[in-house]
Parts: sequence; C-alpha cells; structure tokens
Amino acid sequence: MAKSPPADVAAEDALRALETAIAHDIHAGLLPPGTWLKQIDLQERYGRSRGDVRRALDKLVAQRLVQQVRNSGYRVHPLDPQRLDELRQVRLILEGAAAETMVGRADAAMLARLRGLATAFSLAVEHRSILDQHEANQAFHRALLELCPNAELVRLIREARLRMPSAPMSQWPERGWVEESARHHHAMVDALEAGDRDAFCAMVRAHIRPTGRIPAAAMVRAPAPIAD
Amino acid sequence: MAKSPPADVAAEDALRALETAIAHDIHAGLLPPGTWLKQIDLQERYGRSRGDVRRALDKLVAQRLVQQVRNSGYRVHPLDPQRLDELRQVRLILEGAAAETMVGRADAAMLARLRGLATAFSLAVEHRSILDQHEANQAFHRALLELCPNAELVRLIREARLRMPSAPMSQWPERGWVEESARHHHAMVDALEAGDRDAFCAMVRAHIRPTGRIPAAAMVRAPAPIAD
DNA sequence: GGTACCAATTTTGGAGTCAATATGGGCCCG
DNA sequence: CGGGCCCATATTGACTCCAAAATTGGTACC
Repeated sequence: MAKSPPADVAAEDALRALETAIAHDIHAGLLPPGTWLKQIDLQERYGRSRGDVRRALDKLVAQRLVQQVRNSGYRVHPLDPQRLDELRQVRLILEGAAAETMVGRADAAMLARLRGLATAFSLAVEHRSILDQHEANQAFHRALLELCPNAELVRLIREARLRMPSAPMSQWPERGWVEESARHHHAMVDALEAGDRDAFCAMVRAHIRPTGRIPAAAMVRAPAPIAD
Repeated sequence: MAKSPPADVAAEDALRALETAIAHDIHAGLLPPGTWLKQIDLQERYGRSRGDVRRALDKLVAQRLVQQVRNSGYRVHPLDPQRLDELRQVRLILEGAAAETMVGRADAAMLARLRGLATAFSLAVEHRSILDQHEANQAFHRALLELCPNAELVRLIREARLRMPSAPMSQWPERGWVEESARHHHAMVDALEAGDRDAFCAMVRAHIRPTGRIPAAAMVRAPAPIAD
C-alpha cells in the first residue's frame, strides 16, 4: 500500500508544482489581477499538457485565487478592497491564534534558523530586488509556521496567505514598510527567545499591515481562545 | 454578453450540486470514512457523466473531505483523532472570532427566524430522525452565519464545518448531547436578543463539543481550557 | 489446510477529438 | 463620419476512446 513508487510521487508533485508555479507567478506580479489565463499559453509556458493546466486552474479556483467565467476561461481574481480587508481580518484571526501556540516551542536550533532568516530578509531589503525580498519574507514565515503544532491551522494560514493576490508587490514599494517588517521579524524572534507570549502575539498582529484604509469599526477584538 | 442563458447557470449549479450532494451523503453517514468512491458507482448513483464526477471529486479533495490515492481512486478521508481535534480547535478559533462580530446585527425579523429554527431543531430532537436533526442543525447555523459581515470568514467556517467527516452522525446518538445542543441554540438567540456579546460568544464556544475521546497523548500537552 | 503465484476483470488516468461559444475585425447602413 | 450587424477565428468545454495499474478470484503447490 504505502510504498514509495517514484513515478507516482513525481506525478503528484508535478501537479502541485504547476499549481504553485502559477500561484507564484501571480504573487510575483507577472500575472496581475484581472489577467486572462489562456490555457494554451500556460500549456506552452510551463510545458504541461492541457489537462494538467486545467486541473491546476481548478484547484486555484477552489482557493479563490483565480476566477472562472463560464465559456470565457479563467482569470486572476481581481482584488476587491472589501475582500482584501476581510482577508486581512481572517489573517489576524488565524495567525493571532497560531501565535498563541508557538511561544516556547522553539529550540536553540530553530531560534538560530529564524534569526538567520530574519537577517537574510533585512539584507534583502537593503541590497536585493523586491522579488528576492518577497522570497525571503516567505521563507521566514514558512519557518515560523513550523512552530505551530496544529497542522490544519497551518494549512489554513498558508491558504489564506496564498489567497492574497499580489498584495505584497503592490504595496511593499512604499519605503518604510519593508524596513518595519524586517524589524518586526527580529522582534518576533526576540520575543520567542524571551518566551514572552504577549509580546510575540502583539508583534504578529502588528505585522499584518492594514490594507490602505483602516475601517476601525470592523476590527475584531478577541484574543485567541485556543487551547495550548 | 451577460445574457440569461439557463444552460450556463444550470451547468455551473449542476456541478456544485453534485459536489454538495456527495458531501451531504458523506455527512449523512451513507459514505463512511474510508469508503472507496468508485467513479462508476457515483456516475450511476447521481446520474452524471464521469467527467463531472471527477471534477466534483477533485473539488472535494481540495477541501480535504476526500483523499486521492494515485492509481487507486478517491476515498472518504479517514478520520484521524489528531486531525479531528485540530479541526475542532480551528472551529473554535474561527467561529469564536465570527461570534464577536455578530452581536447587534440581528433585526427583529432575523431574531424571529433564528428562534423558529432553534425550536424546529428542538422539535426534531424530540420527534424526528437523526438525519432530520442534522438538517435542522445545519439550517440554524447557516442562518446564524448570515449575521457575520465578513464573507471570507463565513466561507472559511462553512468549509471547516464541511471538512468534519461524519462527526455529527457518529457522536450525536449519545443521548443528552443533542438536547444540550438544542438548549445552546436557544441560549444563543437569547444572548443575541439581549445584546450580550460575552454570553453569546461563550455559548458559541461551548457549543463546539470536544471530540469524543481525548487521546491525552495526542494533545499538545496542557489541559484544553476550551470555552468558559 | 494454508500459502503463494498467476491470470482475468475492473477501474483509473490521460490523450485526443469535436461541438459550442465568446472575441475581434470588417462591412454595410444611416 | 459614426454606429450597428455579421462573419471568421480562436478558445473553451465536454464526450469518447485507449492504455496502464491495481484488485479480485482461482489454482497449483508445499
């Protein structure tokens, strides 16, 4: 049953690889919101069969990252300010709750790794391209999420982050925010190291930047009710 | 342009209908966890083409309600105690956060409707089949969720609830829980009517019952101080 | 009597093909 | 000169068919 046939794993990973490749290009800004994703273009762009493209697109539709219009094809989901703010609130809820479970779970090696990723991001902010900054940021947060023991929660957070279409790219250029992000990362590691749960959670929440306008009325209060 | 072609809408709804039909049968216990979902069976069971069955199955896989094994087909996702508990925590997080946003948004008509659905559930508990109870419960919670202004959050909650495989059916029969659920529903409406946010949120959290047995080993240590 | 092997059947996965529909340009008419 | 209609093209969506793989049942052997 659970053998390890390379062909099977390869095929399965290949499908997911295509899916994440398209998602990556969307986040990188190569496929701006509203762009029509013609199957034939993707087919030759990624060198895959049409069926694979179609299945990957369907998965992306299930994640609401792309939109399907009957008999017109798929297109990158246009970003709606309302939806963007709702997504931000969802991230606040999920990542805030996850933060509660993370403090105290990092050993020395993990702390060192996180510190390294935080400094890598700082360096990227100074000397590298925006795309590299994006990568470094994702790497840091990916590692951070490994501390959360709730696999389902982690999956949900990953999906929620994935669902934010091109948000980073369009708003990062504002000088000052990236640098603040870098400081946030280091502060998170500091709090983790000190075992200061409140500081850590506060930093995680502060890190989720408000989208353009701040409708304070819709803010959710609520600290996480999660069991350890 | 955007004419009103019944074919398009019908086709789109038809696909989703098949998807929800399968999900419904899974929740109803007709397709227990671990069951192999042979495409040909579903094809003749729901009277749909194989392509439709496949696409619906893929969507269900994306929602982690069914599992796909290469060259062996799809099967209902087996319920793992660990995963079930993680899902419960996720529901606590999401529904608890949603509850915070609901108080004060219900007008008189909505309150009356909720009250009616709560009593309908109570009646179902007394006089109807388990399946009817399940339906009544879903109807109440569906209506309740309409109070949440965050559409993305609502979607996430619906998906999370959908992802719980057959949990209600397998554990509801324990006499006492269903009746407590009915009381919970009425208490929620009471709190909503009184505008008592804390009471409402507490009730929502209490309503998310702990998963059957608590495998202390699987717990991430720490007593789960769920609800209050 | 139990076990291991082998063949037949069933089921999946994918590719190819074909009809239906939207898009864009050109043409005709006002 | 501007607007509306019609047709050619390209793209999508669905059905069908075929090969590959796994499961099942049977049989022979130990």
